[in-house]
Formats: sequence, C-alpha cells, structure tokens
Amino acid sequence: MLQQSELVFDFASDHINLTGFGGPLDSDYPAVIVEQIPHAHLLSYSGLACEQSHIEDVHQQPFKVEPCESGDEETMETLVAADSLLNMDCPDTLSLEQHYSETFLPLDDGISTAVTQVTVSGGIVGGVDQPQWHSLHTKRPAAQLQSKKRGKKSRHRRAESPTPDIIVKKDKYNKGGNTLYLWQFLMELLQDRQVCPRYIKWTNAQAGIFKLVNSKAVARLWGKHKNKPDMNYETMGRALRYYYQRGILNKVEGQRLVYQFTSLPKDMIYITDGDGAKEEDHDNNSCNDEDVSDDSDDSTISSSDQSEEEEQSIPPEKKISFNSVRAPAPQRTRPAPKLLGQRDTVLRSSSTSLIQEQHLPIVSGEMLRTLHNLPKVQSLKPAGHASVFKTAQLLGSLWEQQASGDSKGAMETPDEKSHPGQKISHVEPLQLVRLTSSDQ
DNA sequence: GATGGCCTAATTAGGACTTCCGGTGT
DNA sequence: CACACCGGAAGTCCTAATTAGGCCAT
Repeated sequence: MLQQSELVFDFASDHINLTGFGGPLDSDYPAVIVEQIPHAHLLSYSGLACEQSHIEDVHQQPFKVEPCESGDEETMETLVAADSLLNMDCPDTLSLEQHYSETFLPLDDGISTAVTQVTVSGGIVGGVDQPQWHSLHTKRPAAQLQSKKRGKKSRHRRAESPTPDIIVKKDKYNKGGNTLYLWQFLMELLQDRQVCPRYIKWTNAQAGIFKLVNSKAVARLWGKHKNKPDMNYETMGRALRYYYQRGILNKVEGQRLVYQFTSLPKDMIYITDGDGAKEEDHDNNSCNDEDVSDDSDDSTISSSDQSEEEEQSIPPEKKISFNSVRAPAPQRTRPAPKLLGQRDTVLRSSSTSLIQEQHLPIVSGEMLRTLHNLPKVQSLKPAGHASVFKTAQLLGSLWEQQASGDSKGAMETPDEKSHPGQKISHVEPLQLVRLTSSDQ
C-alpha cells in the first residue's frame, strides 16, 4: 500500500527536456502551443464556454481568479455544466480537450479556482525522471514507415487499450481518431469540475478510488460520447467489469459504485470536494441532475459542430508518453490475465492518450491579443498569481513575436502544411502552465 | 518488357466495448 | 422490490495491419 507521501502526481512541464532549446524560456516559463484558431467557436466546444457571449466576456476579463461562492451561481453553473456536458459531442474528445485548454488557461473564473493539483513528492513509481512528453517531436524515419509497406511480416498485434502508465506512440493513421476509452473518459470526468464531484468524485484520489455519485448521469455521458443513446449504467458497468480482468480497474468491495484505478497518470488533476461545485452525494442517484441532464437536449448536437470538430482536430503526429503512479493494491483484487507490469509499453495513439498534446494550452490569436492588451492581466502580480503571471508574460511575448512577423519559420511545424487553416506555432520545450490554487 | 517502388483501396484481424442474460447480494 | 453487481456469450463498431492492384520510373 503506497502511502500518500510515496505518490508523485507530477506534471509534464516538470520533466521537460530542455536540451536544445536554450532560449529565454527556461524551466520557469511555460511553453505553449499557440494556435491561431480560425473561429471562436472552438471555445464553444467546451461546456465551460458554451456561449459566444461567454467568449466575449473572456476577452474582457480573461483572468478572473476570484472564486465563485454564490450558491445560486453554483447551481446555475452546474445546470449549464450538465447541460453542456450532455450536449457535448466529442467524437474526437475535443470537448474535453478544449476544457483542458481552458483549465490551463483559465477563461472561466470558476475553473481557475476549482482545480487543485495534488503534488506529493516522495517515492516515485514509474520512472518520473523520464520526460513525460517523450519524443514529442520525433519523427518516425520515413524509411521505417516505407519498409512496413513491403515485405511480408507477421501481423502485428494491435495495440491494446493503454493504461495510464503507457507510452503513447502516435502513428500516421489515427488522424481523425476519436477513441477515448472508458477509463480515460472516467479520468477525464474526474478532472472535470463540471461533473466532479457532482457526478463522479474521488473518494481516495491517492489510491485512485472514485465513486460514481450519479451513475446514471455518468452512463449517459458515456453513451453520449459513444453515440449510444441507450447506454445505461448496466451496460457501462459491464465494460467496467471487463476492466477488472484487464487490470485497469478494481472494484472496491462493500461500496457501491466505487471503483479503483489500478494506476494513475502522474499529471492528473484532482478536483477535491471543496473546489467549487457543491457535492451532492446522493448515492441513490436521486439528485436533480436527472432533470438537468435530460435527454431532451442530447440530440441537439449540430452537424456544424461536428464538422467543426473535425476541422479542428489536431494532427496527431507526435508520440507522447507519461508516467504514472501505480495505485496501491486494491481492496479487492482479482487475478489479471494481463498484469499491468506487462503493459507498461502498450502503445496507443495520442488521440487516445489521457493527457494529449491537444490538451496543451491552445491560445488563439485573439487570446494573445487579449492578454497582450489587457492592463488587468499585465497588472497581475507574480506573487499572487505566479502561474497566471508567467503565462501572461509568455503569451505576451509570443504575441509580440507573432505580431512582429515571425518570418523565420522557426515556430512553424510540419503540421501547418497539412492544416493551412491553422497557424500553429510550437514553442519548445513544451511546458504547461497549470493554474492551481496553490499558486495563489 | 521486366523489375521495383510508390500509392491507394479493399480486406482482414482484433481490441473495445455493447447488448443480453441469468443469477446473487444488499 | 429496486438496485448494484457479477460474468458468460454473442454481437457490433472501429481501427490498424496487411494485401492486391494500378501507376510510374528505371
């Protein structure tokens, strides 16, 4: 049983290999993937910024960090959140990814205060020293790709479902991949303040134990994601039970709706009960979320949104890896045909990785302009909002670089060719800024 | 014309569920 | 009685690997 002090929930930026960069962006500064998002509608993918008006508000007050404490507002927020979540169509998980982006760069005042990053140092499980964004920009040799075409080779086994301690290996085929495994989905929900802890919550984050507070709602969300309107907890539960065999999940004995991840990524975002959304721990699924998450709105996904999501899919040509923390032994263990230790090198596409490259902050030019111009942002005090301040500083500098006409092409990526509509600038090394309550 | 490389579409294998079911426990 | 939970069995869906065939250059 791992003790809390033995766990390390680390963040990708902490282990970025700075080799070869040598620029002003030292480890104190985040690297940001800057994308010129063609349309502001991308922000609307997230339930957090579900309305254009909200986006406009963001432009006006991008860094509100005051917590939302009003109960009424909380209720409204939850209503909106549930509604937007149930309206989320994330064939490529963009919704959640966008949410991630906004978590890193708080466009919503609620988020910036809600997310608590649990960082516990001590014994490391899973090789923390390894860069988490392993070979993010490495390319598979072309010859290697071509050689696979010809010559008879025994059929490769398809990569199995990755576990949190995976190494992601992106290949060229999964450009539009929308695979988000159930366990990933649950982890995403657990990092989503809109549903955590309202629908799903950690009961022991360090141990990876979580509870489906509203199993029906979670099942509906899953069904929504999988385009299975008939999804229910019974069906989802069957999928969860298959995870027992595969060593991904364990059931916590004696506690209904309580499961345990056998391993966790280091850079999980842990939303605690006190982080904002009032917990409604109705074990009997009796909360009013049923009304909120009524299916009546579920089918209102606009086709334009879907096409937009396709347009916004980020070319996944990178390989990502991140380490994980092995959760302590479950309270109930089952023999796993595939031991986790044997799965450490399971490959999966970046589109299915829990922390995806797309999760990196996506900063539109508009955001940069906002950041650059707003005195409020520039007046942020490093002591008070260290990460925010750093982010603002960096984004400001990035914007200046862009504005000055970055003709060197140093920030261009090959992705630009295939996605001419997206002005993508990658600043290396990749580092993330996460706004945490501890920064304040 | 023969050979080989490249490209693309079709086929295939297999993973990840999904659905259904009967049963047990709380 | 409702619900959670279990696991077997069969099915679907999706994706990646493989294969076949056409085109082109040498």
